[in-house]
Amino acid sequence: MSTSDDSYHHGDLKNALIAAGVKLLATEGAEGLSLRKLAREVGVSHNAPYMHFADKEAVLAAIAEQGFRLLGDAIAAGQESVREAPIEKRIARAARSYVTFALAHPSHLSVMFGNLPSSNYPELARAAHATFEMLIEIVRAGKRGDELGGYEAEHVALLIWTNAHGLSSLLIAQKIPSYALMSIAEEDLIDHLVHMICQGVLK
Amino acid sequence: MSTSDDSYHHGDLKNALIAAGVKLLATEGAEGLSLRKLAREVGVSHNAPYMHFADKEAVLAAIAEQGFRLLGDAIAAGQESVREAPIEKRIARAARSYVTFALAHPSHLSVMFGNLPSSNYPELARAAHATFEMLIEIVRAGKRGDELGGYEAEHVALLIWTNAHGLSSLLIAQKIPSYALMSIAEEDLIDHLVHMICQGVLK
DNA sequence: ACCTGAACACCGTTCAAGT
DNA sequence: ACCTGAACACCGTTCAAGT
Repeated sequence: MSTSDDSYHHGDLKNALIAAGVKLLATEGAEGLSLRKLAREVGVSHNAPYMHFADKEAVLAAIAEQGFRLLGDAIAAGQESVREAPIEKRIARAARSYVTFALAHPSHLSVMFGNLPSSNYPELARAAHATFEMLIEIVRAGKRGDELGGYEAEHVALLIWTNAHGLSSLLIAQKIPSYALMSIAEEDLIDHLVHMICQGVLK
Repeated sequence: MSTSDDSYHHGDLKNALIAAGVKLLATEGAEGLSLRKLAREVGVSHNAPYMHFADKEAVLAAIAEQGFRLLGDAIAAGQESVREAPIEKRIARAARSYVTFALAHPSHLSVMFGNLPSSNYPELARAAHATFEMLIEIVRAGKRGDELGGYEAEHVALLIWTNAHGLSSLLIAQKIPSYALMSIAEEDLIDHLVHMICQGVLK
């Protein structure tokens, strides 16, 4: 019987472990994620994971990779409703999708940007780059004429990325004092930052 | 004899543990930091730390707090050489000091912005806010007339912070594809971003 | 008050062994 | 090929005990 109960005994253990990891991150956070817990969760002995992964770090890399795919999906979904909007609106939506994803999955984000030597995990690097390339495409597609003020699309996209990612980190770590928010809701902060970037702080 | 060898037996163990933690972060990274290793390092039994800290998390909070003080010192030192420079130069220097500190102490940074519930550690929250306030002061002091384009100094400072922090995280995690750097050295990237912020991406 | 040693439950990883 | 059980060195934390 190839029921879903024991389907990982037929080659699905790898993905079952990744899925269990994503779930465990959401419920217990990054600290509580252990290989032994994952194995227990999918009903397998505590060293079965070593059949499919070199070590714990490799499992984390696979979970991080999955995170970049989910993040990419979230950004793409957000763009649906601003297809014909002006570039600032499209950029602002992409940045907002990023921050919303980060606030909804803080532990997953911390694994995605954690202490994994990216060079050892080419698939992870590729997934991260693919997310960045979505941002570049959004900037490039929205650019009509000289709207980017002479800047390269890659650099504008990087600027948006550093902002969305930095804001996400600071919000998750609760490092922004409440008086700096000045009655702006956390989810709306990113719109203000993107607007300042587009307008220019020094006029 | 109150030599430095056993000075922590007279009330200095707490600071000795923090110092050992900072050192261990630099040499072995955040993963390798264990309470038992810290105790061994300062020559004390593995549960002596519990005399001064509630648990491992509290030790990490103290190490993080120390990190914000060092970061503040680095930013202040960087400002010395741009005292009379125009505001963009002063802001760019502050952001560069931030990124330089981050790249020099990546593991310390990960503890500073790690999974510590800031609300449980008011001293840590205060240290983080003090760093942010330095940025606000730099923006406010450099502002002559309407140079900030009508934006609040708190918001401009937050924009600089999210950028410097986001770029630091992306660089440390090696998430920026090399083609996006376009032959710009890592340490110089922040200058480009700050310039774009000041000029405005959409003119 | 400050520190220690023994103990507990947990962890990542390895290895010999089973099918 | 895929999984298991026993074993090892490590960890955070607690507790009774020592000075």
